[in-house]
Amino acid sequence: MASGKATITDVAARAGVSIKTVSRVMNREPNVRAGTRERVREAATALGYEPNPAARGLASRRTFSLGLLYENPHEFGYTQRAFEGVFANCASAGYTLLLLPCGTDGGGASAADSALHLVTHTRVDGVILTAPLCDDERVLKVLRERDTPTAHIAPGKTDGLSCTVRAGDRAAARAVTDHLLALGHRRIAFVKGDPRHGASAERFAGYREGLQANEIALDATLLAEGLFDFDSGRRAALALLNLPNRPTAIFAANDDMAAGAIAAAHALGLAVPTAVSVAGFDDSPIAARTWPPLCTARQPVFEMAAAVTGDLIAQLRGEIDEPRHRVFDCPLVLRDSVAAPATSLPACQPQGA
Amino acid sequence: MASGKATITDVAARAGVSIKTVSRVMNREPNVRAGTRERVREAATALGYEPNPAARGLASRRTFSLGLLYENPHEFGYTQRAFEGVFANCASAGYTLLLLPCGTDGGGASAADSALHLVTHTRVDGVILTAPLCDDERVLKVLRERDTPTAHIAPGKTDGLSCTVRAGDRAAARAVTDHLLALGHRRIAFVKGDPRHGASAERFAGYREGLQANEIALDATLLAEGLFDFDSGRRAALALLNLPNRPTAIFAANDDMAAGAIAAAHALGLAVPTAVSVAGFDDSPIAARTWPPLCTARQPVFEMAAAVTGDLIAQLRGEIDEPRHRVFDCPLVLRDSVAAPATSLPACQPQGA
DNA sequence: CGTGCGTTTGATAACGCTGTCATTCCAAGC
DNA sequence: GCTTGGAATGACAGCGTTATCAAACGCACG
Repeated sequence: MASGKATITDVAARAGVSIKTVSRVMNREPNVRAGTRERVREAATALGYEPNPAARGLASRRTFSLGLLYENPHEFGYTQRAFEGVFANCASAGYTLLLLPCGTDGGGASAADSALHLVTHTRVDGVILTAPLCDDERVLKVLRERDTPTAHIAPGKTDGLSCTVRAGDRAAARAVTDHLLALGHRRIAFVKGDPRHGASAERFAGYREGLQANEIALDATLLAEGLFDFDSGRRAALALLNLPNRPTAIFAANDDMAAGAIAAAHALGLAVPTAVSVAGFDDSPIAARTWPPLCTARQPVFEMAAAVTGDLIAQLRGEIDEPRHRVFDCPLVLRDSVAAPATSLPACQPQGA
Repeated sequence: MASGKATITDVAARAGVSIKTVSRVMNREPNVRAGTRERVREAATALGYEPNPAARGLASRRTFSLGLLYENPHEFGYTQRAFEGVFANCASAGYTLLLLPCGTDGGGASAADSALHLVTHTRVDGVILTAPLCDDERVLKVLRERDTPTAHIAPGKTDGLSCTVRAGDRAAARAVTDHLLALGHRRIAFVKGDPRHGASAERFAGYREGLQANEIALDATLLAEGLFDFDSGRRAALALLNLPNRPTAIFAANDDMAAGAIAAAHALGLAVPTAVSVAGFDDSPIAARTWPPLCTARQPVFEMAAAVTGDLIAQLRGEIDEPRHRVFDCPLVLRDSVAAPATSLPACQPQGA
């Protein structure tokens, strides 16, 4: 009815109780008689009452909002999927989500500076950090100094205080490698990810484990450095595919680089997967949009983000004492960018994987 | 030094002035002697003072935060680029950005419901609406009822009250069409966009104008419906390319659909651009990741979002009376997915465009 | 030296809620 | 009936800022 004008006093008057009781009802506190609760609810609804967040924040020294700190990401899709997951849980828990992009491209200010500036200005109850910010010591220091609880998405290590969530990168990378090996590939190149991300080392470790288990020596000429972005993947693949004895498969540490590898193969006139197989990691939106579509490992980013947000909120509410550390499986997604190498099977273009 | 503990009273004591004077300095109000201002500034810095947003919000009835309302978008990249643009201007103006995704996929709650719920709970000073929400009457009604100023990104129409920004969709679509025509294409198919977006009709109009100017009759069999997403583009292109007399070029109303069209061509064994040219719209991240890369019109989303955010803030500050309406040019981006049709020129694969 | 007026500053009351603590209520126990 | 203790409720003081309005100041002028 009335829109946003009613105060707690109005509701109290209409329900015939004190403002404190209204406050109790609105905050779902115990020790309110059912009948009273009902009357207050009705009065609040009738007046269209919504608690004023500023007043509530001032009095309670809480903001009921979380900040999502992220660095301008290389990979499109990942960050946005994380947004959605975080938001989904914020909304249902009555929290508000603040976006805090940490520009590293802008002039001068580092991620830590941005983080500090943003957190001091906005006074969020907690901050969710995405990789690689959750491994940035300066960012962590700033947040610790201000006693801001944090949750980490895909950290390299844990600080023992924060809830974390990460993918089972090593096992999944191992599974991708095993899949390539099972198809008969022996010369499998690997394009590493941004070394600032903890996931990069894990995925590389999974690749190495796979080779090792099959008693294939690690060939340093088949390793390339990448930064998780399309262009670094493209360049790395160009170099690898121009090798005298080129690999029959390229495993890139994420999908955007794998998409770059596919583009590189196309540019060199090498058909995928006939002449060279390409595998990625993440199952980000780009994975379904390349030609052929990318074989990859699916990282459930939405679910991961939602889970760790829930954990952070539980921590803020004091519902859990110890920080939770979750690990999500990344199932293999078979798509047409990977096939048996040409030498062991005649080239054909499977349809439907 | 001290971290986030100091209040305005502490600063006032240290500077030897009243809290009101400190408030004046912090808010850049006039009528403060230069010397006084300096002393206050020093005291604030020394104490590491940051105004408490909740207290400020309670007293001033403003929140210094904006909400960005968006629908879970089909096209990856667009929304995120808009985020960055909006945020860039929020940060520099001292505003905080709240993310308000409007789930349409979740059970039941419509975009308008989400919008209402979010705006009442968060009390933002203003809301930025992205297409197609800025043309949703129910969303607009909710916001008008609560006197929440809005800014619109890529609206179909204006309500006369809100600042708007849009791309010169019609002219740019015309330019893309003209480019295809100049290369010798005569059978140019068009994949329409989501009809809820105002831009869809404009882009289609640009296409029609181009044909008309070249006295080419509109061929209804060459028109397909799409929803701005990859898969609808792929399906539309499959149908078009299976036509008895198939088009020599496909112009999709956005890049994601164009990427789908390229995938469709690949699936049918038709080389791009040799057998069929494909053009998109937006220059979103996907455009540089397809093979061959997409010829498109560049929509400067970041700049558009930043501009309209600045306008909204100016309006909130009372610096402008009339809402501003901006239109941004979308320059043609020439890439290898478009070439002359096979019948007029021998097929060749240009490198570098 | 007094007057007047614009500039600078401060005292104090909101802003709308929560936290603390006192008070009232009510059912059970003697 | 009277006590007792926990559940239910309320009075009131903040929370840290801005807004209002009055006071003090300082300078030009008569």
